[in-house]
Formats: sequence, C-alpha cells, structure tokens
Amino acid sequence: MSSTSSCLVTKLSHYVSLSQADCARLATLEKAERTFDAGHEVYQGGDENKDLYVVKHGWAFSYTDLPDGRRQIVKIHHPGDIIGFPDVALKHATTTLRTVEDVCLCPFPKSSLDEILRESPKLSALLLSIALRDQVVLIDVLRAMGRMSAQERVSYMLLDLISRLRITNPGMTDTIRLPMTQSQIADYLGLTNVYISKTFIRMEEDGYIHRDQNRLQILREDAMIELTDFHDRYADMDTSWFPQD
Amino acid sequence: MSSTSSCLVTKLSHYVSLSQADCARLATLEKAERTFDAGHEVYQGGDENKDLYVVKHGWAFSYTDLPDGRRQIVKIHHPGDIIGFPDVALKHATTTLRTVEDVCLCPFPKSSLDEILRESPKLSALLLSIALRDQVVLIDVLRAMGRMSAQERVSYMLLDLISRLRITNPGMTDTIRLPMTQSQIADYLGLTNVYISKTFIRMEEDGYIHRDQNRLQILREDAMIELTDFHDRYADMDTSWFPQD
DNA sequence: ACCATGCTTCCAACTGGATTGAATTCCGCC
DNA sequence: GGCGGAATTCAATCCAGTTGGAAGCATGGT
Repeated sequence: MSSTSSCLVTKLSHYVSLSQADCARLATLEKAERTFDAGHEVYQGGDENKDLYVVKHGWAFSYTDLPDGRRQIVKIHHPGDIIGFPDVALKHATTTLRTVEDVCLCPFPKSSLDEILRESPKLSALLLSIALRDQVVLIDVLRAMGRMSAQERVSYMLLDLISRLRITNPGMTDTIRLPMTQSQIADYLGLTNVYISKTFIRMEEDGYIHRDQNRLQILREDAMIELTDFHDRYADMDTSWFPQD
Repeated sequence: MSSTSSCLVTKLSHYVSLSQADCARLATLEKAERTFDAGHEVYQGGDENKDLYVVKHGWAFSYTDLPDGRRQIVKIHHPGDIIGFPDVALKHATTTLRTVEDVCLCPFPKSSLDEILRESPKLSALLLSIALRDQVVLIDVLRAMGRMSAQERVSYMLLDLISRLRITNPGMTDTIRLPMTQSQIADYLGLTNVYISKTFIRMEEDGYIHRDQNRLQILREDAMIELTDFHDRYADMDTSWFPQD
C-alpha cells in the first residue's frame, strides 16, 4: 500500500483498469481519515446514515442485536472495504459498526455516489457489480448458516477470509492473522463461543489448522474446500458487459 | 396490472417517478416471454448466465445444493422481481431456478444493463439501490437463520412475504396465498419439513395464524413483528441522493 | 511482582430441533 | 366416485449444540 495508491483503488483496479479521472474520483473518497481504538462503536443501527467509510487499516465488523441480546455479526471488514454500502438504500443504518482492533477509516458522504453515477458509467457498473457480488457472498454465508455443521461453518469462514485477504495481499500464503475473539466468531457463524472453542480444538487435532497466538495456519485447504464446496467469489468477476469509457 | 404498465414498472415506480424514456427502456426488458410448468427447473447453478428474468406471474425460487444433497433455498421470487440479478457480477449462475407453480417469465440479456448505465443515471441509481436493499434483506434473513428459533423464523418469513406482496398489491389485507410446500419452506428457513409442520400447528393453536388450503391468514401481525423485531425494508427506500434526469 | 481483566478451555446437564418410518389427509385426474 | 401420488401429520428416539459455572492463561497496567 504505497501512499499514492489507496487500498480502495488497489482493490477495485484488481477487477478492471481504471482511467486517471476515475482513480482521482476514488482518491477524493479517501481524503479525510479518522482513527478509532479497538472495540470502539463507530455508529449504531438506527442512526441516520450520511456517511460511508473506506477501511484504511485494521479490522471491524457490522452486527445487529435482537431485543433480548442475541447478536448476529453480519460482515467482517478489511482494509479496502467500503463499510455501510447496503445502508445507502435506506434512510437509517441497519447495523452497528464496531472495531476489532485499532482502525483507520476514511468517511465520505453518500452523496458522492451521485457524481459517480452521473459521470462514470464504468465506475457505476463496478459499484453495481460489487453490490451484486456481495449479495452472492451473503448467499454463500446463508447456505453455510442454514445447512452446515459447526466444523463446516468454521472452515467456510476461514476460506472466505483468506480469499478476501489474498486480493489485496497477493503474497499471502496459508497463514492469516485472526484478531477476532471466539465469541465474535460465534456471533458471526450463529454458534456459541464454547462450541467454537471445541471445534477449533477438534480441527487442530485433525490436522486441518494450526494455531499460534492469534495467527492461524490453514494446513489442508483443499480438504476444507471440498468439505464446504467452497467457491471463491472474489477472484473472478464478469466485467465483459461493462460500458467502456 | 394493466397491459400497458408492466409489473416491473409498477414495482420500480413505487420508489421514484420514472421518465417516459426510462419506462420505455424498462418495457423493452419485458418484450419476450416464456411460460413454465410448476416444478420446472429453468436454469442450473454453473450454467453460463447470459439472461436475467422478470417475473410476470407465478412464484419461483432460487436454491443451492450441497454435494451431499442438503438444500438451501435462497430467494423466493414474486411477480415484478428481477431474477438472477446477483449473478450478473459473475460469469456463471450460482443458484438453480425452479418454479413453484405455473409461471411466466420475461428473459432479457444482461447486456441490456450496459445501456441503462450509459444513458440513465437515475435508473442506474435505482438498480444500485435495489441491489443494496436486497443485501439488507439478505442480512435480515441471515440474522433470522443465525439467531432465531423455529417459530421466530417462520414468523419472520411470513412478515417478509406479506410486506413484499403489499408493494404490488396495495389492496392486500392479512391473508396470503402460500403455494410452497412445507419442505420448501424448511429449505428456505434451514429447518426440516417435520418441524415446519409442528411449528405451523403450534402457531395456529396459539392464534398467530389461521390456515385454509394454501391460504394463510396472519391474525396477530403486531405480536409477530414484536417477536422478530421486524423491519419493513420494502416500503421506504432513500432516493434523496439520486441524480435527477 | 502483582493484581485486574478478558479470553479460552473444560465439565456436566440439558434441550430444540433432527431423524425415521408409518399413518393419514389432500388433491388432481381419469 | 374412486385411484395414485404428493403433502402433511404423528410418534419415538437421538444428537449437535446450548447453558452456566468454574478453572486455567495471557496480557497489560501500576
């Protein structure tokens, strides 16, 4: 991540070559920046949502609570991600945003999208594609939650994480830093912290993974792909139908 | 549904007033039409996806299977819906489409989107908003699957269905036609047909619903909204930031 | 060095929903 | 009106994951 090219540009130009003008348009989105401590709540579900955020560094996640306290983490955000995109369709934020660790975010007003849609059909197509691709990913998560066992869900989550991280870090091997607590993982996968613990231990015994501090090594990626019928939705998008500039 | 205004136009102009030109653009999407028998498989996951479909009448659903046969229904389609939208981002269809009953669909090539993005910023914004709104809905489903009991999930599903149907049928009261089998409902909610049966019976005993043939009356909508902390994502979209024509 | 705090692991009892198979009802169709 | 296949219901049993509590481990702050 050099200082001249932002995470966002890195991520987006992975899919399609962007004109100078489009790069400039994106760069303005990352002008401002704010930092937050670990565990900080950036905004709450129900707040009026005027801003989107680009993640510069650090992990964060969006979640919703049921009135009785049950919690569902809905999306884990990494550097280069756009946070709050789905809420653009509505007047109020539907989820709460919390940082996992110390984080740097670049807020930009949702009205910036207006300009993009008016001036750059190509960037519009890319934004639309990303929104649609994220739907496919949510559908994959849904499938995992609806029909998979605990071990399958954990495997799916790890495969998904590593696929996403590989886009912005092409040098990545089989080891990821996993700064989330087991309770957070449980809230993401619809399980309990106790059972996540048990499942991790079993997977380590069975040689699927190896853990050391908060680093996690995936030892049998192929077996896990087979187990979960995993498809990488990040590597290949179809940009063939995009309007040319 | 008069012959001059399509379901799609009805649905979309619920959110924003469309110019003549935009209406015409949408109308061309519904030029062709094909009918399918109940239970027919229209396309399969993995197929190359060149077409999208607008539903003219009848219900259908999209689903994925795991290799061992477990099934997850991912989305239920009603008249006016655009089918296959998420797959636009990818080269191949990620789900299989099956009809619930006799259905009439209007196929149109995904390259039609190119024209919309180039020529109508407003329609582009609307398509983007719908994609994003659908993400929010998927997130709601995810929350239900991850953290809700069987009865809560069934309640959520019924509330979601009736909210969606009310958009195109403003005259709707508290009774809906539910042509899906209990096995299909189970595959949608991540449960089993047996437990769906039991849950329906309990909910009828407890006075939440009343069933008669395949018609279902919602007796205590408020209680069910409270139970599931339900939010209608269909009634209010934020169109304030849209580009004007 | 010490405590405070938050995370992970362990244990044992419990339960919501799964599973299986058989019985029944429903419904379209000849 | 009666037949056949699908959908639903019923009953018995089982199990993956929950619950709550307590014990171990890190980590950092003072």
